[in-house]
Amino acid sequence: MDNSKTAVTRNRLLEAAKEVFAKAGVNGATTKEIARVAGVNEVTLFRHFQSKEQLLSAVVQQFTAMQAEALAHQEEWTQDLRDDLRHYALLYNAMLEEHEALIRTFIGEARRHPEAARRIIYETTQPLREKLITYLSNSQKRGVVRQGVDLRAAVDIFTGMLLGGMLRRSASPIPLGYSSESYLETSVDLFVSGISTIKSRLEHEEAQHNI
Amino acid sequence: MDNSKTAVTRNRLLEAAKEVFAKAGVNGATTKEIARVAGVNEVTLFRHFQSKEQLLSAVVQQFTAMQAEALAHQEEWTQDLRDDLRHYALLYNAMLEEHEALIRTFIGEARRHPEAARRIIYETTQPLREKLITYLSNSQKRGVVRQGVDLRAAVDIFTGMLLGGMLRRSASPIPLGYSSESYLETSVDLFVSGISTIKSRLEHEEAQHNI
DNA sequence: TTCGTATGCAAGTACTTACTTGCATTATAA
DNA sequence: TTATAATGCAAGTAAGTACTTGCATACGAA
Repeated sequence: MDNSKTAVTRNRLLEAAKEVFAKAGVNGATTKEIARVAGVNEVTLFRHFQSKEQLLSAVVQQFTAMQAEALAHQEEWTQDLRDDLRHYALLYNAMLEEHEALIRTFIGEARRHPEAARRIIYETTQPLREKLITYLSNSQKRGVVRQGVDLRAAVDIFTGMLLGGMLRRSASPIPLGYSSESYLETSVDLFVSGISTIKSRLEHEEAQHNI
Repeated sequence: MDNSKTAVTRNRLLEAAKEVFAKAGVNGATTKEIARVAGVNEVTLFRHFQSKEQLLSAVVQQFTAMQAEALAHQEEWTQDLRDDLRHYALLYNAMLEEHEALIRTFIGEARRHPEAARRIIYETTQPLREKLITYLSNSQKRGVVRQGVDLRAAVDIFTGMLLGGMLRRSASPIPLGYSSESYLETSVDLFVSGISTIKSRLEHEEAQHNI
């Protein structure tokens, strides 16, 4: 009973809230509109969530759980640094673009809802983040990644590039002078070249030359 | 007459609006609060700006003008790629941190106010951006920056790293595993190493070794 | 001094918002 | 069938919101 009826309504409300918060922002979102999108009466919303604020934190909870789940299944490393990071970049960028509007809302609301911001930044990306750090650390031991680089910072720099690119791209319909693909490819290229040992950079350029 | 009296009040209103928009977001900001912060009557606000929306666009206008001005005076290139980019990074990062709250507001509002977003992204950074592209292009001719890199994308990637870092840092009071300084230094290091020719990377490492 | 302009103040308008109450209806489980 | 729980519906409350109007006051320029 807790399943079918109640849970369905609750999930519809959560989905609708996510959508309306993304479109209108936290302040701009109204419980009336959320209920309308969910296809339920506004009163029902308040029977499920005691306030708009609590609805927001439920949305955050569900979103972080979903994203952590979605990003957790990244296990296949080819041990080719460039390929692996490109794969990671594509995955991460797709996630950013899919949830662009909601991410914007949360960035804007971060100071007013620091706990929500913390959860979104950490709980969603932490597992994958740790894996990447371990991966780079191993690459360091293999002599592919150079010494003396703060790997924790490096990983966040990598994702920061992608986030920054998404924010610029989607903010305005103005030509940036490069394509979205070029931004991604250049991000991977610069990062890999920058973090590699000279030896492995030389090997890469040689391989490129032989093609 | 257009100067002293009216202009002073207008500027106080613009400053107050900037502050309140930054703190409360566009939707959360009330004309009553803006007037209070400015120290004028709410009616006076509407005598200067016909609507809250127009006040917002005036704030955007003033902000872009100020920032473009502040960032325009970057002329001294030492021709050492690393030093120059570090200098640029510090300048840009200081600007990001100073206006963190307002930047968050605008990022969150970008879809609802695309024209404002466009102006902030473009008009504030365009001049410096072009200068950096020219600079990197010259470095390319000098053999310091390698060929085959999309320089326009590269410049935005560089600023994207810094923006991403600021957004992560200030969103939450949680330890990231590295310091703000390390993030900046690693950003510069990775970018410079990544965009340099192998030759100039070798020279740099040699110089480091001799210290 | 006089005149025009900028501002303050009190009140009001029309609308929206989060949230509540009471009761009727439906569906489900025992 | 009957009791229980979830939902819909109509209405309402209390507070806030952007924005307006009318009038009084102060101040600077001519």
